[in-house]
Amino acid sequence: MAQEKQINEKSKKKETFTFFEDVFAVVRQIPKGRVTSYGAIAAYLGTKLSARMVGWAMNAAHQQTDKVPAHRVVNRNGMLTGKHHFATPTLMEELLLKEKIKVKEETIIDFEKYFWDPFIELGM
DNA sequence: GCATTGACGAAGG
DNA sequence: CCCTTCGCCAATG
Repeated sequence: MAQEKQINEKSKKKETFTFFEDVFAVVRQIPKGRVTSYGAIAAYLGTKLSARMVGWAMNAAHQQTDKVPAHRVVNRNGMLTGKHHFATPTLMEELLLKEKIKVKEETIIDFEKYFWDPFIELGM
């Protein structure tokens, strides 16, 4: 048959770009004074096993014109592992402090209290 | 084209 | 309780 125009040839290609956009969209919805984790975002996007990609997306967020509050995204331990990627190593800490979030030893105090769960907040 | 890395996370020793 | 290993997937060398 001439129907051998298989669509599964290479139909998946720009999915990564969508993934990045998705991450940005979620992060931008984080309200002030709240934080979330890479894993939470990844889980919300359905790729909880790929939390690393969320971090990678954040890296690309720097070149985004829109401001992405990456300082509100930390690892599941509440640790500011990404502070070294900001303009200055203290920027992330100060931004959080401005939102009344206390940081000690590169870790957010009462992380669970400030935790912003996309599953709950975004209506899921 | 293969090996290494990376802003994570869970599991195992 | 601390450290190591593995999985995940994409980018980079």
